[in-house]
Amino acid sequence: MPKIAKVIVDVPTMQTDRPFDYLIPAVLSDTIQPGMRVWVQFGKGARKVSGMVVAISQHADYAGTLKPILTTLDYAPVLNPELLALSQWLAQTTYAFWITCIQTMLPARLKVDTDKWVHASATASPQTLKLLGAQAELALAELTPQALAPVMKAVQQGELTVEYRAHDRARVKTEDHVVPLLDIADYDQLLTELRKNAKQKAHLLNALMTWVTRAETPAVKQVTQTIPRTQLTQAAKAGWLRLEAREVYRDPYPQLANQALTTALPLTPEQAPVVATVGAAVAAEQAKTFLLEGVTGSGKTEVYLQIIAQALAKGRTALMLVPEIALTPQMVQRVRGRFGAAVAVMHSGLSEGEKFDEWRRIQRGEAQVVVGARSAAFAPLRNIGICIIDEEHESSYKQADAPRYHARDVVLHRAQSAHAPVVLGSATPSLESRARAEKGVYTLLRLPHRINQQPLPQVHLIDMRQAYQQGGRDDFSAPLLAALAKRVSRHEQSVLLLNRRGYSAFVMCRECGYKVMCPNCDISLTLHMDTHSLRCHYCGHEEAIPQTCPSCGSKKIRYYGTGTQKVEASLNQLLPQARVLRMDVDTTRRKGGHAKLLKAFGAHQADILLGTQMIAKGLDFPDVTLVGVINADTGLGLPDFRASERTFQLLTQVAGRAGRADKPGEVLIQTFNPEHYAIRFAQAHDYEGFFYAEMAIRHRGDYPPYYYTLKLTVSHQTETKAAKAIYSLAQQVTAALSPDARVLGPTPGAIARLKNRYFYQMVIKYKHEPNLGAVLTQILDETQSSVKNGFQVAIDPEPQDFI
DNA sequence: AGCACGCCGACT
DNA sequence: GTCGGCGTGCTC
Repeated sequence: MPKIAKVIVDVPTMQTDRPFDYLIPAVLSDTIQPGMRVWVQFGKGARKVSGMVVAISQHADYAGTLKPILTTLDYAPVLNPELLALSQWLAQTTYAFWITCIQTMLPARLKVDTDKWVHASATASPQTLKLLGAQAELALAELTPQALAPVMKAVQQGELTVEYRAHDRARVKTEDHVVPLLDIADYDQLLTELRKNAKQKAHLLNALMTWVTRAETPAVKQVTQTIPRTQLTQAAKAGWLRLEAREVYRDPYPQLANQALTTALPLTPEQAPVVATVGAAVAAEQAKTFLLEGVTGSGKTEVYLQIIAQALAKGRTALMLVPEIALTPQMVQRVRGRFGAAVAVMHSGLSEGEKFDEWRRIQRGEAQVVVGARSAAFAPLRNIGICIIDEEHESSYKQADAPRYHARDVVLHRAQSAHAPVVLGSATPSLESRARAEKGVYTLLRLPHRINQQPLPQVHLIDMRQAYQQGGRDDFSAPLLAALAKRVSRHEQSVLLLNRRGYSAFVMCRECGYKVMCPNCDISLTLHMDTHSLRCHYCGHEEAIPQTCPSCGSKKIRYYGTGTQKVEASLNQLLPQARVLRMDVDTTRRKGGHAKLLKAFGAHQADILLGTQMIAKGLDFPDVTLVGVINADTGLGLPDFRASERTFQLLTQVAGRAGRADKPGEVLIQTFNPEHYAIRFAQAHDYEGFFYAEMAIRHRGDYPPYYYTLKLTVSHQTETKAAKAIYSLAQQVTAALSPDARVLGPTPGAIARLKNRYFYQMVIKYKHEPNLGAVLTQILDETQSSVKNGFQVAIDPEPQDFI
């Protein structure tokens, strides 16, 4: 008979990052299960916290007296055994607290808020009672610091009692339904008894009779179109009917409800064997990983849908991850169009309530297909039969803050335990995945041609070192301008990619060289013309544009570099007849702004779509015949070993946007490095060529995929403290490493100061380090006490950026 | 995290 | 002599 619950409490610190034993009271002994949230007393005093039951056991590991579990916060587990195990694995592999991992996996609405209340004790003096005013109790969070002091004093003297309360935000949305209570004969009788002019009552009675015959219980929302709500309330009082609140799901895509389902498209000779191969693994329940390398327009999505259909046909479920930015309504429509109500969608654009409801639909087995961004990797699907990760190379699959997980690794881990195959799809796979395919760890599948045998667009490089002599203006070379003008006159559309938002990169004084910097970060401010202000892209600091140099007082303060706003302005000047739509973080900040802009462009409300990276991903407009890249090189200058890979991926992706329908496309890339291999291979649409060239470089530099990487960062308000700490940590780590490991740094972070904190970091490159995990855990343990002294230590396995 | 215990300065 | 400052250490 189980008695002891092992609980992970919601206190995210190193010292409490382990299960605590609690007694299960007799009343709960039948209901309590691992995966349920509970409410327990923790520590001295009245403190109560929420926690997660991770196991139930007969034996206590703790010799002292155990406290009982006070209540459960769930009727059923919110984490099934598979996800509970996953949460532990996640904590171990990302060096994050177990409770943090658990909360990451659950919808935000299931995070328990605790608040503290005080009420009077029996001994409370009249002065103390005055503190409470007319209320019987006070919420401490609502008190000002001045009001708090006397309250706390009264608490210490025992005149007020503190009470901790759990505040569950998991609200279920309900809709009222009409439930007829009588039978037809009764309603008929009532009808005859009505006064002649009681038209509305008569109407209601007739309606009730219809509902009884059809055994319907219609929603009040529907009924009130013809019957006023007051009639219903009166009828309920009279006992004619009952109003019943029924649980409903918040549907994030109401416009997609009840649409007709699409059927599978015929497969091309290239697609068919891919579907067959993966389908065989689905049928055999093999946890194999496939890397699907398919050029843009090769019909990867149709392949995914048909593979998912095979898993569903076997009674299993499917998980499909898509980068956040590609999760457009069109994309959702495509999947819901095929699988209808079986599809649940999870991404950051949904409201908390919508996320909670989609999560519950999955949890209850009502949705068998999940489409979502990074966090959908934790969808509570059972019996997973297939996992798909589209655009698997996307860095947005890696979470930047704790737990620093990579959705691809999470999915691979889950698929392993579910005996489900995984398809990693991309036109430009990450080097890591492609290298695994080379070694035979993954099975490589290829879709080298576009469907309908359309050719890939011609890509021309424009050498910007010569552009000025040849009549270029501002940021535009003559050929690019001419090509744009031609498209405008032909009523065809163009896409222009620029890798920096804002108006210009920085503001500098021509007299003394003074640059306007962010007061909180070591980075120059970016000019934004729309708001006439300077902004920091890291901390959000905003200030007015100076008229004179703050340093020397000169009026020769000028803008340098290029941003989307500036290009938009010069475009308006150079091609006044062209309608330009700008798309960057600034114009898409509002919810749905992204989709709105894309819709406007799709509806030909503009000739040119000008934007940052976000325009490169997953948009598909048949009338775009020209893609221009204004500055292909911005990424190449970065001191990051993935700079070439990123540039290649971005250029290949954006080039794939040109000419997808019957019109041939053209791509013009402006660059200062026309001989750079990343740009050359992108021009030739040659992923395989790029892969082998880049692998040689990675091999020479001992970089991934030949080595694993891990970044250790220390930050502090005082620069010398941060520096000293990282050097001592470096010593500690190096001592535990084998001679095969390489340590880069310690160095100051590329942005040495961010939000008024100084960052120092080191990167460890390694192949096999059995001691690394232990030494890192030890470091976290030791540095925990220094957190109070203002230190922050972060461990990032396989970081996405090194600067 | 948060709470209590514990050991040193300015007050009744 | 005590009230209270916040350093230290523990929480089933």
